[in-house]
Order: sequence, then structure tokens, then C-alpha cells
Amino acid sequence: MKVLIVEDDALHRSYLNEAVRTALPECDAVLESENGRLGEIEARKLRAEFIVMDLQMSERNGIEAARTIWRERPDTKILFWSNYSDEAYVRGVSRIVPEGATYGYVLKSTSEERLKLALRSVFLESQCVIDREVRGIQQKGMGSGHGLSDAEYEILVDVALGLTDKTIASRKKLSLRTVQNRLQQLYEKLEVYQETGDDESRYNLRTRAVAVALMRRVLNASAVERAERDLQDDAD
Amino acid sequence: MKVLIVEDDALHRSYLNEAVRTALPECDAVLESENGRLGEIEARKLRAEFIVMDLQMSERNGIEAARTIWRERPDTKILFWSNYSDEAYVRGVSRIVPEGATYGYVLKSTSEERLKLALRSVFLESQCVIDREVRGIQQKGMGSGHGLSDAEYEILVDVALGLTDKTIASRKKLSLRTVQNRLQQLYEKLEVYQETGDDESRYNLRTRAVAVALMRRVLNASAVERAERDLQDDAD
DNA sequence: CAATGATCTGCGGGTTCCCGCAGGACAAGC
DNA sequence: GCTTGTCCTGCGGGAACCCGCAGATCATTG
Repeated sequence: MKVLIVEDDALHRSYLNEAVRTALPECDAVLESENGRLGEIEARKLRAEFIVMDLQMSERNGIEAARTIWRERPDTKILFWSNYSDEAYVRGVSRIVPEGATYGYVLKSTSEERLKLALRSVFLESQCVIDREVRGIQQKGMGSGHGLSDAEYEILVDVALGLTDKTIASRKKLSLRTVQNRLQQLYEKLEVYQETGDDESRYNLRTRAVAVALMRRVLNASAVERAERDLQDDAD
Repeated sequence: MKVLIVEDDALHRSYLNEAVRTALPECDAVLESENGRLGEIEARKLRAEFIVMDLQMSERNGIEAARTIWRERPDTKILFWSNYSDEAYVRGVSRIVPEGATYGYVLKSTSEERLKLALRSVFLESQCVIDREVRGIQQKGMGSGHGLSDAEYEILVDVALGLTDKTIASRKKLSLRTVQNRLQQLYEKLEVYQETGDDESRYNLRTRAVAVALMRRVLNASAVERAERDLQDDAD
């Protein structure tokens, strides 16, 4: 049994290494990579079955790395180990996990016990382990209150990329008006409106929505980057 | 001599603690806070002269904490200790450092030696120490090539907040047309234009500029948050 | 002084956005 | 069947945007 660690912070890397060794005595090799790009290569070379991986790394972040790894072998078990439970990351992860794959998502702030437990649960028992806090974020998506539906999130990303309504319409095969309707929904969900209708201090709703999404951590730079690549890709 | 550590990651916190104790044997107390808000309170209570502090923390980030601390006692010596050298952070820091204050900016990836050296230089010799990599980013601002001037950065932030041209004009006491001119400059610097002028795949320049700035790390969520607070403040 | 350049400002137009109103498609329920 | 609800679509107008053209200010330089 071999475990691959993908993490760019040296301190956390050695901490993880130690945790893996003590939590999984049946493991006979622990490999390390220090960013997503190297992680992918190592995983391919190793045919790794068990990976624990950071999100937010410099070269290529965890989500992108995980996506290509899972594309090659969907049965790989991956434990994500992240600083934050931002909606953008949580959404990003659950968007790429293949049908029936087992994975975990634990925060770096959780205790060593919980981490070790998660390692055993995910790797040995093929059980998905998601931190309570992360779970909360995940469900906001469906909950009636605020929290964006998939359609709304999609359009948010397109807008954040800087596309026009018309472009979005043709990409998504929708009428212009439909796109604008969805934008309207999005504005409501994000509670974006013209503010003091007076004469001053108005907003450009489109960019304001992006700002609010950023501040609420619904969106972040790496989500935009991922969308950008997808855009370049299907530009053929 | 007392040193205050403000850092939300437990591992890094204890690593820092150790580094401070060995690098500064003349130091007789090392205190710790685990986010910006608590750090401010602790600094005030302690009348701390020496602080080493993380940027990107949950409750209140390092830049905001440093700003209030420096407002109360501008002679406080602060060593920033950050994961990234994003332009947004570098700019954020140099924007708040008071006249003649001494500070440092080192990356978490630098060696233990360099860290200890920086601790001694900043705290004992009142010498500013800025990592080479960070320095590079800092100078891009003035360098002829790309890299935004202050005027351009200012307008970028206002746009990213979601303000209208007109609103920006009245806030900055400029004519509408001037604001639009600066936007034009900004678009050029960010290399943002309509792309394939054909019929498809056009951009909304305004939001596209924000997207590009995000991807180039000129802007990030906390920069937007800071701007948002400033906006609320001078709304009187 | 004249000349050059950078910056601010106004005008005018074409385009895009924001959004109310209104009609059509389709499903669920009394 | 009729109603109610949700979603997509078109029309039209007012506002905001992008931007070329042009005049005005101000600093620098030969």
C-alpha cells in the first residue's frame, strides 16, 4: 500500500507524512509532491490508489489535479485537506468527483485524531468523510434560503469571466432574454440592487454581483481560472 | 522584550514560536493570537512593540489588523509572514505602512535561516527586510512595462467593487469622462479588448478586467473587502 | 517663447445592460 | 378541464457603457 501526499507547504507536508505513517501502519511507502502538476505526474507514474492532497497550490491547484487523476482512474481515493471551507472550493470539488468515487474533505484546523480517522475511513473502508463545517456549506446550495442553484452558479461564473449576455446565450444555447432573467435571479439571491435610488452611489449590478460573490467566498480566483480554461478548451 | 505572534495555523504558529525563541534569546515572552481581531486586542493590551503576523486569516486579515495597530502606535515593528507574494497583498501592505515605520515581508517558503535573520534585522536593527521575490512584485508597479500605476489600481478597485462610472466620478471628484479615460488605460494595461470582433465571444470589458486582475493576482477577495469597508466608512 | 506631451473635460453615437410587461410551453393538482 | 406555477422567449425603452474626436489646462524642454 502506497500513499501519495500532494501539498506545497513543507511543514504541513511533514506533518501529514507523520500522520499517515502512524494512522496507517499497513502502509509501506509515503511519497510526496509539492504541487498539483508534479502530483499528477507522480500519481500516474505510481498508479497511486491513495492520495491526500491540498487545495490552493501554486502551480496547479488540487481541484484541477484531482480532476485529471480521476479521469485516468476514477477509483482513486482522495482525501482533500484544506485551509478553508469556502463555497467555491466545496462546489469545485463536488463538481468533479466521479460517480461512486470515494473521497474526503477535512479542514487543516481539525484535530490530529479526526485526521487519522478520516485517513482510515476513506482509504481502508471506502467511506466518504466530510467535515461537519464543510457539509454545512455543501447543503446551502439546495436549501430554500440563500445559496445558489446550479443554474445561478453557472451564470455567475460566466459573468465573472467577463462574458456578455449575448455570448453566454449562444454558449449555453439560450435566448438572450433567458440569460437576463437568470441574471435577475442571481441579483436577488445575492441581494444586489441599486442601493439608495437617489442620485449617487449606484452599482453596476453585473460587477457588483461578482464582488459580493467574492466576499461571500462563493467565488474565488481559482474558480475563475478553471472556468477560463474550460472556456479556452471548448473554443475548439 | 516581548514578541506577539498572530497566525491562525497551529502548525505555523508553533514553528514561529520556536524560531523566535532561538533567533532572539534576549526575548523573554512570546505571546500568540490566532486571528487578526484577537491580535489587535492583544497588541493593545500588551503595548506590543514586536509583532510577526500572517496575512490571510479568517476573522480579520493581517493587513487590517496591522493598519489599526500602526494607527495606535506607528513605531511598532511588524514582520509579515505570508504564503504568497501576490501583488494584491504586497500593494495592500505598502499602502498602510506609516512614514518611517520598520517592517518586513518574508514568504513562508523561505529557509529557517532567512526567517531568523529577518527577525533579528527587523526587530533589533530596525531594518526593513523584504524578500527578493516580493521586491520584484513591488517594483512592477513603477516599471515601464505592464503593472498598474496608482491611478489605475484605484479605479480597478472601484470597478471591482461594482461601482458605476458616475459614482466613481463623484467619489473621486472627477468628471465622468476622465473616469472613462482611466478605464480605457486600465483595459490596455490588462490587455483586455473585444477579442474576435466577429459576432461571438465578446467580452464585457468592465467585468473582464476584474477577471483578468483576479487571475493575475493583482486583486483578491481581501482587497475587495478592504475597499468595501472604506466605502462604507466614508459614506458617513 | 514655442513646442511637445500628459492629463482633464465635453459632445455624440453606437452598443450593451437592466428590467417591466406579456405571451407561450409544459408539468402538477383540485 | 381549468388553474396555478415555473420556465423560456420577444418587445421596447431608459440608463449605463465603450470610445473616437476635439478643445483646454498644465508641466517640461530646447
